[in-house]
Amino acid sequence: MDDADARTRLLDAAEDLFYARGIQSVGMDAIRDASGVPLKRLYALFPAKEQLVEAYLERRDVSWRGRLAAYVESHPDPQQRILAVFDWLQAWFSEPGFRGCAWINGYGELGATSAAVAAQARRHKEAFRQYLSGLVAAAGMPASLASELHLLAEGAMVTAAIFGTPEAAAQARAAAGHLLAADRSA
Amino acid sequence: MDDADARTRLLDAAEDLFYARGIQSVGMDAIRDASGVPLKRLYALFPAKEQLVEAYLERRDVSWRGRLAAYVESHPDPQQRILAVFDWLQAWFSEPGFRGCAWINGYGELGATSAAVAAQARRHKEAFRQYLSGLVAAAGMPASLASELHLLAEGAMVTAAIFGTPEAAAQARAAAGHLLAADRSA
DNA sequence: GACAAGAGAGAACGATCGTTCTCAGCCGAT
DNA sequence: ATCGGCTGAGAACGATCGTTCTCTCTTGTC
Repeated sequence: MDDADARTRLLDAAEDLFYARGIQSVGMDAIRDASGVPLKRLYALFPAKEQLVEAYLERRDVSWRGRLAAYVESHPDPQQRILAVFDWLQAWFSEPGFRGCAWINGYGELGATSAAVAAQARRHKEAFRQYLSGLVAAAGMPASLASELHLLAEGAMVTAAIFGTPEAAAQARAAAGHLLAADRSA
Repeated sequence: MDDADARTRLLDAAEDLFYARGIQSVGMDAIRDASGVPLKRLYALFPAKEQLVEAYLERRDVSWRGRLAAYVESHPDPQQRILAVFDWLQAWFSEPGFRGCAWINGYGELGATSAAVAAQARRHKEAFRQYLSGLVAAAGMPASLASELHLLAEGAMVTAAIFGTPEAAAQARAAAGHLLAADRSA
């Protein structure tokens, strides 16, 4: 097992555990047990827990946005792409183990005490909003629509997490459809 | 200082500290220092931290929804009342020390490990949604609008918290206006 | 085969925190 | 005035956790 392997196994374990239980309630021993990487090696690769947390959020940001984009881009029509965002959310909310947005949860848990976590949440949400802006622009809709769609998506994530059901995605999709229609006729 | 006084001072301190720093990063010693109530008395009134947390969320639920309702009900027109919800959010987001929704943050921090906190979040959000349903019904709008407005409001809370600016409230208000217009013409 | 170097397993350390205990002082009752 | 019980201040306890250390075993080299 070389360093790259160990890194991957650590990040896999960190993602599973931090996402499922929250960051503060997962100890480094649990990361070691789940990854099979000894503490000494863990601390050689990530000199402190905060750096493991940052790496976890960074890697998840790339994969989360990548999976979203892959799904959305399988739809050719620009307006359908916008609605596809909410279809993808519904599929995500329906996955076993779904427990909300890692950045929203992380912000709630550590936003006040860890500037790094707060900054990661801001970056991730800004990137998501930018992505929506691109979809909106490609569909020839006014820029203000992007922020409104973004709020619907964030609201759906929070609501699906707290209620434990995916139905918020369909409601957000319906609302998005109304906003699209309203802006098209404007 | 009788028990009722001590209770109030403890809950005041708990609310200030838990909201500002998160629940897990506030120790019982900090509650004692901020409230002036000795640990012995604290534990006589709240036998464990979790019960103080529950009481904090419960009291805040009453006051949060009360303040919202008081503002909304100062508007006579049923449709204006719906939009007033978002005006109130904007004012709330602009308060110094605003750090998002206590239940969303609490869910992110403890939703996975404390069933009590998860249940409080569900109850609070359900009550908020019910309140919006009442406003929507009073305005003669279709029931599905309430869920959509709810998602906008939740999204605004999260976004305002993470970005640290209140502008999400105005965006949500604009989106709500579009949804009202769309449903009125339907 | 001997040995240096590194790695793994897990103990140990130091800090924090929820909770309980000690002890000195105070207050009301007799 | 005395005594019993309650209260407050803070020490103490026990558990947890991030981080480091120890010790043993392996492994590659001469």
